[in-house]
Amino acid sequence: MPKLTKGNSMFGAGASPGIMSCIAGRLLCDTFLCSRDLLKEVSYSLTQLAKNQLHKDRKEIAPQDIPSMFQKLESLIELIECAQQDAWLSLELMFHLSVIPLTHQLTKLSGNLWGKTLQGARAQRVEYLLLHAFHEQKYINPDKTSAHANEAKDQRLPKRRIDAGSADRNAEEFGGDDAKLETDHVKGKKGPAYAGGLVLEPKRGLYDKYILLLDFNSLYPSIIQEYNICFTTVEKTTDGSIPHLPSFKEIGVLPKLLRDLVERRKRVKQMMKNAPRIKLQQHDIHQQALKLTANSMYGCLGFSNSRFYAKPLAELITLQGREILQRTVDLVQNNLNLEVIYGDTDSIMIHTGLDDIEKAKSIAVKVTQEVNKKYQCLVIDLDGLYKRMLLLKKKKYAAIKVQFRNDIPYEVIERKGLDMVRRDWSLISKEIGDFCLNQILSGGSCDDVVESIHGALVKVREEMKNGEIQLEKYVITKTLTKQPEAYPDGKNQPHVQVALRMKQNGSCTGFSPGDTIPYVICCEQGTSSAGSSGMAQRARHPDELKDNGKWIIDIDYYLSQQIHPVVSRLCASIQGTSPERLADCLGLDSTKFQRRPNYAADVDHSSLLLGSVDDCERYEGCEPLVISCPSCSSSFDCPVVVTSFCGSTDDETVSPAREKPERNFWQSLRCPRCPIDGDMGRVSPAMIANQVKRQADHFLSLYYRNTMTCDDETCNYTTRGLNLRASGDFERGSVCPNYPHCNGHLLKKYTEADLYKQLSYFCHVLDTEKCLQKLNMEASARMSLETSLSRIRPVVQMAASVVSKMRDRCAFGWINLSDLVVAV
DNA sequence: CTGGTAGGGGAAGCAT
DNA sequence: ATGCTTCCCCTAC
Repeated sequence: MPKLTKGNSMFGAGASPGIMSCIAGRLLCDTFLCSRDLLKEVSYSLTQLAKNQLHKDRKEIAPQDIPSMFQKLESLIELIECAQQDAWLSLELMFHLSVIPLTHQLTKLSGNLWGKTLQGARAQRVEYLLLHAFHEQKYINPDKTSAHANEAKDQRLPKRRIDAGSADRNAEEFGGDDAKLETDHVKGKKGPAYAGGLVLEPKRGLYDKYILLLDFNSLYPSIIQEYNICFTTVEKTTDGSIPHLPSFKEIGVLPKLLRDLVERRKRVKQMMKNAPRIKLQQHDIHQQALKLTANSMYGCLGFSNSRFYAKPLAELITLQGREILQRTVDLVQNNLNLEVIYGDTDSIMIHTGLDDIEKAKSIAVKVTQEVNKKYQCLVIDLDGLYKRMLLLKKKKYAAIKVQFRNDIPYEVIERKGLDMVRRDWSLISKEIGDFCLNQILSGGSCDDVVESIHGALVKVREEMKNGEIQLEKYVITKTLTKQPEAYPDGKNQPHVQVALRMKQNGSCTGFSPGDTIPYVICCEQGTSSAGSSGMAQRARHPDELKDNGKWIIDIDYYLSQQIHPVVSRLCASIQGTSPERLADCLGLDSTKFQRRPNYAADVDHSSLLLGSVDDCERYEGCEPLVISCPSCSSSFDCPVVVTSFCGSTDDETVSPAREKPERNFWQSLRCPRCPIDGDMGRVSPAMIANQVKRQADHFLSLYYRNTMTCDDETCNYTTRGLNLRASGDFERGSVCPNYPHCNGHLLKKYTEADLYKQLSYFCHVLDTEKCLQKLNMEASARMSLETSLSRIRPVVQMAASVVSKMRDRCAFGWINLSDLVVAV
């Protein structure tokens, strides 16, 4: 008799070989596994799936109640009906997900076993696809080697750095890599084997002008075709370095395969346009299958256990991907003068600064045309128009997306990576987060938004304290990735603790990798929020609370660890509130949330050090920013951006300067001394950035030269300091070495304050953002100024960021040094 | 045995 | 106490 135990549900079918042998010749469709593959849900229990996917209720029966249900006829019939309903629900789910037609298509494309496709073996599908393709071309296919052999092959070659960007790393890093590799091997865990996609540093903040989301259609398959990347075309390297792009003219097997898939998909999509309704879904599934197959090829090249494992090819593909994205960013910023605020692997987001959706669209058309000119296969496309967007971090943002149905626009909120899209946060923190996000994106005034968020926090705290929140809202869900017993530090993991205890006290038969465990964080009744033990020890299954009064929800944990961080992150770039203030609303000790000084962050040092004095006074003694013309090589003082666009605010004070032709520089972006027509005297963003950088470097070196001069005017003694900040006394000025002939003290000729002031002045000249916060003006004038500034922003962005980085780096260094002095 | 890498963020343990 | 590293989980692409 075969062993009919449940199989490892993390992989393969939910059935052991024993069960499989009992159903030999039949296909097994495990709707649990299919759902996990095809859907994104917090929980994959039949109850949840039935509710969310089929909109049907399922009656749950606890395992321990089943024996008693056999005792009475009515309850036995109820049990039978429930079992029957479960079977129907599973079947309905299968049809709902179109599992059979989809896996059928996938199998037909790849030529593998349907049963395997149903098990989700994606690597095997690609393997068979390639086996057939190469066999057809009379190639001898590679033998299947073990993962171990593949990894060993990797290790014989010198290991490359993960970041392929710069090769200038020291030997220590290589050693570190190897050590890491060793531990990975022992633990059976793999770190990344090669570098992947490029993620741009986001320009964080809340945007309320249209943002364009452009992305390359299936980037990696397109790269393979664009550059003819294949086993048959790419020259192998012997030193483990990334191979060069092939110059081979004849199309490789991989690119041809992909081209066929793409063309077939195009044909199917064409057929869909005038297909009868009954055929429509069939075509759609066919089309999906073609896309899925094309997209999964790259992954298998990088999969170390694949028969067609080819790390060099995978590396080459991702390298091209990074370069393509970077080239696109450069083109958009430097040639099209648009501001790129973020990008991830195959996409860029462009801040248009426009309120007009049609104009924004026309920019998108222009950009896509320019980018697409450069490639044969690669196509960039407009993927989204965002009316407003909150950009928090890499891979974390939300936006109001404008979509069209029959040319009628409607808005949907898109949320990526934020806490509320993750299953490992409690429903209550997701709800609060959603509320805050909606407020932030509502377009209401800053005051209103902040007020409503504060109000909501106060309210939810009240409700929690009064026990008005349902238990379900506190539930956090996490997935087991190993057997619960297999965790080395299981005692620190709440979901592991819960799983182990549930198995121990017999509430269930046990858990497997892949199971999702719900839990709530509790504290013992009576012991207040002390948090005496680790939080993993205080995790309980929700059912454990229902019939046991000993453990109650740890409200303080939820306020401080679930709600506060979520809201606090969302509000990071919202003015008028702060983590402390938010903590206050939640009744937490706000001193614990005080932002520790982080001088590298966006603190405005100029106002810290110099107070709020008028700009004229503040930058007194600073050298002007000089721009020299590329054509006539004359130079002129660069005017302050913001004053160029709001002449009305301080007309009188600057009226003499207004006569100067340079005043118009930012409007025209041309040398004021060159002829007005023609291409003479045009100044590009890169040129501005270079010139600013050079001048900033000049002041930096002036500072580092550390010239000391005697404060006695008659002495004129000048020397160079021995080192920077040698001592506190030296700092304040030591006695002139010319003593006793002179009674003066040595002073620094160019102090850090001077340098700081100078760099801040450059920042001020190029500033298009902070100035808006400081100005008090009426709405209409403000709007026109904002428009002007957002137009000029892409032009000065590069220069501004260069100089502000220099300034912040300096400030960072000084503060560290002065801390050191105090400590000694 | 059962595609990839990049990256954020929680929690604990460790060295300082 | 505090920064750093490690593990874990989940997500974006």
